[in-house]
Amino acid sequence: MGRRNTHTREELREIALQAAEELVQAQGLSGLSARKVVNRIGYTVGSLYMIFNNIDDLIVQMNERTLDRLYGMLSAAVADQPPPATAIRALAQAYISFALTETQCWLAIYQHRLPKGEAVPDSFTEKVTRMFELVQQQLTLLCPRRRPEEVALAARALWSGIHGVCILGFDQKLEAVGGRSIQEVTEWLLDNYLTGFTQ
Amino acid sequence: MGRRNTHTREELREIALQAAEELVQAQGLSGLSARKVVNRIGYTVGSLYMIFNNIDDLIVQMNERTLDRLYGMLSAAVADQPPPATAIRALAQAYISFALTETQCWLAIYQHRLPKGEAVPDSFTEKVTRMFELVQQQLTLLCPRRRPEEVALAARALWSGIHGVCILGFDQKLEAVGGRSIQEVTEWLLDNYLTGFTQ
DNA sequence: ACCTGAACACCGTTCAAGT
DNA sequence: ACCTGAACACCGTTCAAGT
Repeated sequence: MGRRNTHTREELREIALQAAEELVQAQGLSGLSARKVVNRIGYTVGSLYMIFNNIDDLIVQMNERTLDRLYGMLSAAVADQPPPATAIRALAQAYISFALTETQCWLAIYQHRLPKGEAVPDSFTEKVTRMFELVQQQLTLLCPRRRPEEVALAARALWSGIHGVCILGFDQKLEAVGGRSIQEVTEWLLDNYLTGFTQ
Repeated sequence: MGRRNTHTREELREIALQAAEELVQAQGLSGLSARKVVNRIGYTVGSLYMIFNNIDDLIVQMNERTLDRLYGMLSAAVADQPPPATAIRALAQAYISFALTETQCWLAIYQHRLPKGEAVPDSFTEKVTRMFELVQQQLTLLCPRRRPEEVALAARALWSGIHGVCILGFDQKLEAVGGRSIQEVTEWLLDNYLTGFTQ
């Protein structure tokens, strides 16, 4: 056995991450395993450790790809430079829309937890920051005279709020009594928050 | 072997759930396993299935106990019937305070996902609803003339927002750049949202 | 009736051995 | 250098066998 060389390291990484995404989208993060991934791409389990340090490393890299796709959606939503109040709503709706279409991959970002003491790589943090700045930019345009720290705080509160609506909206355990859609709840949160903020 | 009868069924359930909570608080939900639980209480793994249908059942029952403690904290925070605007802030701070002191048990409520197709028992849903109504009550007092559906929507948006701040605040992966505390971000969200809502 | 412990099908990870 | 597959220490779950 050994030595097939049908794929380069980079190709192997690519097809492994693709297989992982398919598994997660079909069965959720808990349906992912090293053995299932290699089974899907025609390798044996040992070969996965040529490419990834461990299964957490694979998941983090998969999540970074999800963040890339999410960032693409968000930046496309404000590419035509609408007025900031419109842009903020467009960002929120794009976030929801991504969560609705790529639910399991989106959930995996928040479900996955590194072992205690381990931190996510810098590349991951940068992708989060980049996404966050998209919101901050629009809030700065909306209120150009506010202090940057205030805008940063406002962006964090707002984005956390939208995320909270999404995450609870998808959690059937916590599905509130009234059957309002995630979009409606988000619109409501945004309207009241922005009214308060811009006042 | 067999037949020790040192504990009643109910006692066994109690010490198993206690052991589970200790394990989760020490090592997080992923540090929980059936074998670790029984090891801690001096039984063997098979005996766990006399009491619980499976490990998910055990986790759901553990989470219900966490919801009970959380409800206790929240209702205590508004027991002296402060004015509604104060009460809402007190509820938010009590939620944060619970998340800060019982972080791992609180997180377990949201981390745990039943296998596809399975639903949480009614007793669980009731505990969530009961907690939710605490917020709704205060919003009703704050705006007695609004329609009930509007208040329900407002409560859901608000509570989702507060939860979002908490959950992202604890996720070091997404820890925003500016080092604001969860309390500060929540206060900010609340202030702006309530300003918009009561206007 | 209660409880054990072996058995089964999984898991992540390592590593000697093969090409 | 690349890849395998057995090995190890874990998992959840079942169930015949013991008291």
